[in-house]
Amino acid sequence: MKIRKRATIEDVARLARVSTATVSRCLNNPESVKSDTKKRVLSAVKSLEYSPNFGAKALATRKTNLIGAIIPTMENAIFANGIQAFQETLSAAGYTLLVSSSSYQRDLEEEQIYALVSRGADALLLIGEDRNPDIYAYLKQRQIPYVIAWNYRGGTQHTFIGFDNVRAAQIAAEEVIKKHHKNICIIAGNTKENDRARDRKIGFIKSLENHKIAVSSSQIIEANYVFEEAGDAFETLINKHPATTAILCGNDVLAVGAILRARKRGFNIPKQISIVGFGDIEFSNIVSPKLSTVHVPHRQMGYHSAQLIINMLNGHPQAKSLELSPHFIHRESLS
Amino acid sequence: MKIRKRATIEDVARLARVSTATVSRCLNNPESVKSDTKKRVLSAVKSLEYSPNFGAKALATRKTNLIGAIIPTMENAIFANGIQAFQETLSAAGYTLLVSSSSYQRDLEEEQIYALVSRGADALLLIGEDRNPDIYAYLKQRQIPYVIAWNYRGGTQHTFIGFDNVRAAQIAAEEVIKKHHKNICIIAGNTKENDRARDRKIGFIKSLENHKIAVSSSQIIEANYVFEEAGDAFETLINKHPATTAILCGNDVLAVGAILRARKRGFNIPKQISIVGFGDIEFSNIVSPKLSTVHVPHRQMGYHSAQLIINMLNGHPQAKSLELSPHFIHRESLS
DNA sequence: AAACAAAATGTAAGCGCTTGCAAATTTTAC
DNA sequence: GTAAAATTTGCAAGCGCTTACATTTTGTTT
Repeated sequence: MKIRKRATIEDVARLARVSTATVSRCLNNPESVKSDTKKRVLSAVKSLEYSPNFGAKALATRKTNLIGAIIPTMENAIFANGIQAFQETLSAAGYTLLVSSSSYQRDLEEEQIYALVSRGADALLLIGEDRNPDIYAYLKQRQIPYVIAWNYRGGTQHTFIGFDNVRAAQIAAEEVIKKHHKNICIIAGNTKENDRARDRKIGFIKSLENHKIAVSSSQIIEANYVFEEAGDAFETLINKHPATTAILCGNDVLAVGAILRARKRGFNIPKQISIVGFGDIEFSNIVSPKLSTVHVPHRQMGYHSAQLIINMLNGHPQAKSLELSPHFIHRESLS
Repeated sequence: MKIRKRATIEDVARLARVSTATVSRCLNNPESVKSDTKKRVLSAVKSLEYSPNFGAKALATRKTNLIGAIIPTMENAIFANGIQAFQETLSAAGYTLLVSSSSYQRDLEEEQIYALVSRGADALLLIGEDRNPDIYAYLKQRQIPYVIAWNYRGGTQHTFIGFDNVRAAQIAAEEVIKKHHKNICIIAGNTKENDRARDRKIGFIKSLENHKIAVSSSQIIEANYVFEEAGDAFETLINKHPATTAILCGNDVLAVGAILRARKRGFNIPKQISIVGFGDIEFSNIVSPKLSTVHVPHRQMGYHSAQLIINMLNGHPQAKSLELSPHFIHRESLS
């Protein structure tokens, strides 16, 4: 195992007694080369352990086949399945996933977008729509295709693969209302810089209003997606509004946080208080009582986002947004 | 917003009335250029919205600053925190993370390693040591630095950032033994192609033997990291060995799977049966009873792996493995 | 077997950056 | 003020690949 320099396309060409062009064609467009020269070239490739230089190829073709994704967090399962599916799909098509996480901070996300693009990303997966317009202008100017996932909105300039968060939240609210709850509180995600959290909150409120169920602002608390904060929100809510019989949560992390605290304080869920979540992530099934929640098509979003990006990159610009539909899952925390 | 071609270094040079060399130096080695020409160049950069072409830079410097990581799965939280820390650390140092997941399949992992390297990764993060020797030969020949995380083994050729899984498993076993359990079963992870699972199993058995506690092979079952499989394993074990009072699990997923099934079957955990896990991932705290488990330094592994890789890439070859120490966390599932 | 079309291969010009070395400029020393 | 040293800049040769175009080889038709 000599530590000799890596073989280049020229070494292969020399060994196979052809030009570099032919070697290149062998590798990228094999039908266009005669089968016995192809054989010669391929054996040279193998014997030299040749593999094309990434930078050179990127320079010559002006594409890297690197796809960037900026997700708010990898720490809990919210995006895990979606990203996994996204990666699998990309990988199968010869693309590689670059990831970065923004911790739900808009300025950080912005940095990461610039960073990923300047580090070679050919296209981007973005979560949610809320973003400084400069970024979209930048992406447009640089001609970087992007898909916005985990959200869907008709009639805008972007390409979405996701679901309508307002409507999805209404699904949850309607289920709660169906059970004749009248005193309902909301623990929403932090709506600052987060369109999904905002939309869900809007959806909750809308449904309650439609059914003439009063919600004062003191019945709504925003919290970050952290058990403790959700627990605190639960306590605050329940102290101020002891008559509460159901709580709508903008996210499963919030719901589980609320359940955990509720149990700690001796509440019986769902007998005394029903709690519903949003997202249907892994631990919804683990907590007890099991969480009744809105199931969101995680893997589908990942899969279709990848497919769409691949299409865009292949010059199919008929990139059509795709609206997927969430549905409610009845488990144990709502009665 | 014309869709004009991206500015190149030459455009900048022309506008700033300097050579491309100077522009390059301004960007990569600013101290070496006089401050007023620097000013001129930087303003040209800004006005042209110049940003260096990734491929060209990679070709000229023969580095991409891309770091690949192949992890068994993103679907549950086992690696989430570690990878998050890894990514944050890399990102802060100007590197970008490429990820890929292998679904715990050795051949798939192998493919991904080749793929990531040929797609430009300058270095690799690998989970565990078990791997075809060809791969290590390949990495050596290509001079790709790599770190093996989630495991630690002294005296081998590799660089590890992790912990000794045998010893870590013994920590758990000792805790169980301390509670005077005598009839103990084991649900190990699938040890095929997984050194961590194998080591933990070895550790469990070793401790039991040390304390003269018998474990027949029918008291040990292997299962994949899936709730259902763990649940089935639990039932099989408990049917064959009704006297069992404690179960050691090779992983939190297994432990939670066992708990869930145990509760379903009406067992009281830990009154009738104690269950301990391994890993201390997110949902250990959510399941009830809360899981007593071995805490593993997830974020530390991610952080130190990143630091080490960065060092290696900067030519500090005094890359020393680092052994971190897990510790037991008493919660509710062991008594 | 000649004439032409089609297929296969080669030539060489980029792609956009970095960097060793040389040249020019500025600073320092006397 | 001049010479030498130190600093700043420019020149140009790569880095390793792709691809338009030109050339050669092969196949087809008559």
